[in-house]
Amino acid sequence: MSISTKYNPKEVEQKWYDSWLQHGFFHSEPNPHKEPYTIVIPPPNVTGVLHMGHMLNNTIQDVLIRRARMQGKEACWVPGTDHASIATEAKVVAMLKERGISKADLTRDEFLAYAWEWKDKYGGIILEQLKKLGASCDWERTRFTMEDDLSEAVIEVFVDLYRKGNIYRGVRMVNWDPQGGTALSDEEVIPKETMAKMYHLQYEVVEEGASSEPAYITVATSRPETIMADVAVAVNPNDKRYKHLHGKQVRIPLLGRVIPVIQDEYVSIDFGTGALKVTPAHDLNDYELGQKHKLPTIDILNNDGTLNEQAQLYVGQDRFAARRNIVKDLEVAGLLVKTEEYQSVLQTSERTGAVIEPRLSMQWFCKMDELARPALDAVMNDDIRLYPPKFKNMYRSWMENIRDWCISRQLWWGQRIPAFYLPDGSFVVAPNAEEALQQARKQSDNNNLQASDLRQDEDVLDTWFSSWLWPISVFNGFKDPDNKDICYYYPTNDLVTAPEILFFWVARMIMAGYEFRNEMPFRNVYLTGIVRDAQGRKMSKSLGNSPDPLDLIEQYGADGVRAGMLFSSPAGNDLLFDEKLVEQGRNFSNKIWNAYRLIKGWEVDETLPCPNETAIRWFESRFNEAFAQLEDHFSKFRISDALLVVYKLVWDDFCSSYLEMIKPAYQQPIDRQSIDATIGFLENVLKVLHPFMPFITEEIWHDLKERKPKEFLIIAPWPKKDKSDKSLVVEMERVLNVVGAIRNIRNAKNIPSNKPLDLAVKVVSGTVYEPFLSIIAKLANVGDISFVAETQDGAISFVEGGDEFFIPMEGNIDMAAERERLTKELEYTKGFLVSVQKKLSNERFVNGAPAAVIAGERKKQSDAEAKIFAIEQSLASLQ
RNA sequence: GGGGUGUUAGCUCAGCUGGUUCAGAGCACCUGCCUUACAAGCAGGGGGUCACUGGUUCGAACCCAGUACGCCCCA
Repeated sequence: MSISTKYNPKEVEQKWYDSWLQHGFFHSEPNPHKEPYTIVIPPPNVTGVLHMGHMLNNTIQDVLIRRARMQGKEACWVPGTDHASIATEAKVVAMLKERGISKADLTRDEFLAYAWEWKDKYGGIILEQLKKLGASCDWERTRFTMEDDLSEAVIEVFVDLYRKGNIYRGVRMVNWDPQGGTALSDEEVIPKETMAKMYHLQYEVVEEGASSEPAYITVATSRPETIMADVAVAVNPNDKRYKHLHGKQVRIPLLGRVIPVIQDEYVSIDFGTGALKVTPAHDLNDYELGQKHKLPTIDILNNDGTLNEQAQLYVGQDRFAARRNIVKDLEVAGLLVKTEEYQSVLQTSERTGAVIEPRLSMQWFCKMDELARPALDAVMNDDIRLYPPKFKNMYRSWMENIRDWCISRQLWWGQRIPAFYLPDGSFVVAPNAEEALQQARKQSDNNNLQASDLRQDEDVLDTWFSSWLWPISVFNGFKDPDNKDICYYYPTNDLVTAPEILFFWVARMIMAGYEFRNEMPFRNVYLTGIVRDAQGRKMSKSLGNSPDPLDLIEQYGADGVRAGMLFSSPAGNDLLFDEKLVEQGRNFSNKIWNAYRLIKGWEVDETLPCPNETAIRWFESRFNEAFAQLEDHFSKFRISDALLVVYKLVWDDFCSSYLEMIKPAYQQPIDRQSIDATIGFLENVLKVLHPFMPFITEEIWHDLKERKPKEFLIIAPWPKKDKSDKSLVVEMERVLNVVGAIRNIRNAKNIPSNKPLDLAVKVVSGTVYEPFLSIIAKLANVGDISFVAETQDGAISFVEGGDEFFIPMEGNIDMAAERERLTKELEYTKGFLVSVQKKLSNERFVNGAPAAVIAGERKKQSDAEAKIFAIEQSLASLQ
């Protein structure tokens, strides 16, 4: 035989992927005779490259879609990417820099031309990488959130929501990057642990009458340069130290402006000095405090992080320079009581590294309360199911406390907000400039208004404002709401994504589904865990602890990597990735490969009778049993468990047991019935393996026999549930235990495996061993098997299922050791019997427990009694 | 600070309705094997006070309460 003993994935993966593509197996069209099964991919960032999280996520989607396809459903997996405003702009800016061009020198249109150039050249690499993994996406349906149809949908939705009163402009605290000159979303902000200084400043209390000695209150702050923006000092109403200050006023140091002392339970008594300066324009918590107490806001910062005229002092200085200077001046004025170091978290920009400035600015918002209601209900009443369900609670708490969604971004790459400002500062919202002009003329009552008088909002919409429409927009559900695709594929079936974006994306898709199509976007949401390294650290570029997925595929094969990822990834739990898992996956590929080599190598002798009927009947039952478990796991999205069932079926039952049972002696032929049955079993095994390991299974499928032109495993029918002979499975389990016991004795006594042993059986249980004798003989290398009525002398014995087994030892038995072993087992069994008897003599147990449980206990009792009797006899024979 | 969730073998985790197989799996580990499909393998083996303390129950890894520690989300 010339086939390699090692499976070589490189030779087969590209071949089969190309072949599947050529045959159009990934492509789907609405088919009224078939049930649709649809997944939309969580669109990766167009600038992205494949990382371990994508691998896990997309492997799971591929497993689901491949199984559905084999089940005969019209399986459609829609791929695509999102335009990722911020990340892409950063890439484009970097590209321009290399060419010596600055973004500031370009018009918006020029910049966008470069952005498209970048996207066409480098964008979407990740989709090509997914092909290496074996992802069976319908590539003809690939979408991109910035393409025309999807952009139109975004604008249409914006206008629609605006007209319904769900979109408004307002001032809000945003993460401002003074260096980048834009607001950032929370996800683009990186917290960094740093040592910061806490400054204790004295605010003079304003006394009514003329008092000789001024009183002070000490306020702790890490940002002394913001005192010019203070509008109050807050204390906890329960703080006894400050009771006398309630209703009083204090003076800001250096500046002298008078501000009130307010009371709020928000202030923690033991942090700092228990007195908090309130600066609504420059701190989110202070902002909320300010809103609550109806305080004004004073913004002392410019876009670039320098102080403006509002500050009155240090105007024009950078915030950090101003901090240094004011600390000096406070010290000189004797108002700085002390400075202490403390550990704090500094928010920095992912893009520029600059320290983020919480800052009030005018932004566009989408109202959430009405949109959220149906989306909350759908999940709470299980119309949409989350796997694992523990995320329901998290989902609820978020949806019940939802805040309005800031949807504007100060960027160019994205859908530009369709708001048009009139010369008088008012604005209209319209899908295009022409309609905007019509509306503007009406609104201003000025028919002379020209298009050139209108100025479109400079900002673009948050990328999520595109992604939340994804399950609808990929099927053109906005442009053409009754088209064949959307009617057939929507609602989609399963969504597979990471819990981190449960709110940003999943919840919003659900809202959009109900708002724009009156229907859920998907029925099930499978939430994967985060891929971490073996030490539990999140994989990141800066730590350098993430392996390159393509290297792994190169090294272990796509099938090995897929299996490895799934071995340890229960839904919703983080996956501690270890290359060992992938190695295990590769080893599994090899095991399958070698089982195939064995079968492939057999010569058939048509004249031979079949000696393997029991083995064949057993494996058939065993397969059906495992298949039922597999289906059960799939129905509950236990993908990892599903793989493990198949893994054990293949490795333990098929390879270690079944093939060993039927394997002819070396270079002997096999009979027709056995080979046919075995090939049938292998085909079934390949089918259930295929979703997990598509390449090797397709390869063996085709190598195994001549196939018709369209007879591919990828579209072969998924097995059907079938009966299994439960008692046969149980009996075989007992037989395999006997085999194990004999092997154990062989090992313990150092008897070489090629030396046949004899076996005597004293049947007590009534079990009929005859059909299994040849199996025992083969697997345990037993020569002569005899049935006896009496306990055998001069033999090593063991008990299985109440029956006694003896292996004659021709007198060289260590009597003492045997006695010790048997005595130990006897004692254990007696102890076990006592506990069972105790239970059975407890009246309340006998009255209270279900009949089946009691019957079980009685069986335990009689089994134990039989075993004790047998061991005692053996012991007696050793005297 | 609020909410969620977890703690089972050296590691990662199952254990689904409290009761057949209740203490499991995979990996790792130990012993012996290059036995003609596979050393990326074969055969066998050891290993756990189910975090702790109480309670409910005939019966608890499982239900309840508290404690300790961990993680996640929100602020």
